Amino acid sequence: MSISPKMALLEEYALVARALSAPARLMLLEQLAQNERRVEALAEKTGLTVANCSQHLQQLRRAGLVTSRRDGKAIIYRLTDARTLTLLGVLGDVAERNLAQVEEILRGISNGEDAPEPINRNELAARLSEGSVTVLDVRPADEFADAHIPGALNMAVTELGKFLTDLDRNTEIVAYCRGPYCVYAHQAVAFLRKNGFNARRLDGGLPEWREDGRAIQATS
Amino acid sequence: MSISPKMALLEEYALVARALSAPARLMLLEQLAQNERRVEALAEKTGLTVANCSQHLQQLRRAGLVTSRRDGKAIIYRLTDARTLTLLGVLGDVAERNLAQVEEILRGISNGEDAPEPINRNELAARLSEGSVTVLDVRPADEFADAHIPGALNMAVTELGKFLTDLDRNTEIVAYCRGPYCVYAHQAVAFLRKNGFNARRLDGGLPEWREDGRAIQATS
DNA sequence: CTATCATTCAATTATTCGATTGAATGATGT
DNA sequence: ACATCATTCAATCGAATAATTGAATGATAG
Repeated sequence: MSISPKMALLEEYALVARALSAPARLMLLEQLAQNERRVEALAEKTGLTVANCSQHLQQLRRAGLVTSRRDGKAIIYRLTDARTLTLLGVLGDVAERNLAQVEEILRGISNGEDAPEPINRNELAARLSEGSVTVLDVRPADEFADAHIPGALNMAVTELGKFLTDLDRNTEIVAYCRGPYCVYAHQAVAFLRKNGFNARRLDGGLPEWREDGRAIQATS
Repeated sequence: MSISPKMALLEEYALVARALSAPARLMLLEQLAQNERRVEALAEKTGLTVANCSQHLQQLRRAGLVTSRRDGKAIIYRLTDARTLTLLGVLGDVAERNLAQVEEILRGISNGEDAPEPINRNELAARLSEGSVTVLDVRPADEFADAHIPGALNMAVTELGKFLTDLDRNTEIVAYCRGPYCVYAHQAVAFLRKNGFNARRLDGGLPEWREDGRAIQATS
């Protein structure tokens, strides 16, 4: 209690940053950006044990990044507000632009091919309304069911090969996934281009699209 | 090398966050937001030993947040780009709005009085051009000399009491300091208001003002 | 009121991080 | 070419953190 207010403040800011400093917690936040979820579901999605998952979630809560409520027997966690999403986005932005390692990893996913620039969300919205584009949601089916861009097709990236014949080669394809930390869209675009499709990524994933205030769709 | 690209990417993002997770490094970044500096100067400003300071700086560099160059015998560090500043701002934003602790600390600085809303930079620029406001830079003199808002008076917050008689009681005072992590402006406003002045904080400090593309001034 | 079950707590271990010290580096400027 | 000096490296210690296990909690549903 006798430390200066200046140091006390810095400790608080550092606490928020520390909450973001473990890959496991970034995974959790990525999941929560898709949709609110219960602890058990998060544990399953991320491959963590339930107890470990719970501890990470509490660190995120202490940092003010997520909040929780009870629903029946389950505790449902969700992102506190849009600021959490903004913070994740800016963090990713810094990492992507300033760390050579990140570029290298992404190039590895594309097998060394240069991927085209991603399309931004405004442009996609315009193209969607004129029907000149195929939108591909490459997340797992359950996340697609929770919420997706209206009119999108769902083909989990792991099973993309099976559905290639369903895709129109003459229409540009825009693939999206969970957001800036997710590699699914990168992988999908690389795979599609190798197979002769004209494919690009969307800049941002479903959370960012929703945060823009655009309509989303759920499978009832 | 055999880990998945997904985990590799998350590790990189976590690395950036971890760089922000120590109060000492946040202090360093706050200093570097004022101006580029050599290691020795940073050590002195932050109270760290030179060796310790150097190590923290290297962590920041690994995270891509700062870069360095040589100038004569000295190594000069600076923020990599404006994204670092953005990241710091958003981090502070999340902490300020979601952590009750932070509010409490800030209230402590204001002695429980409610501080008025800060003025935003656009508004200050307008008020400045019509001369209807006194702008007060409450940072130490050396930082003021490096760069300050044109027309600002410099009164380090620690010595504000000595200069009260120099201030016009009939003009609104706007105080600013290093930025969102700095408590000087909070302290100055609390002190001035207790002494009957009409004072407010500026939203953001000198780095944010400069980043807006506005003119700054240096003491030659 | 009680049994159930999702979640959290507590305790342990292995790992990582931060500060400190003193020595080493290496580009500069003479 | 050499001496200088700001910076970095290396090694150490103490503290903090992450994952794991099993037990405890506590609100709900019957």
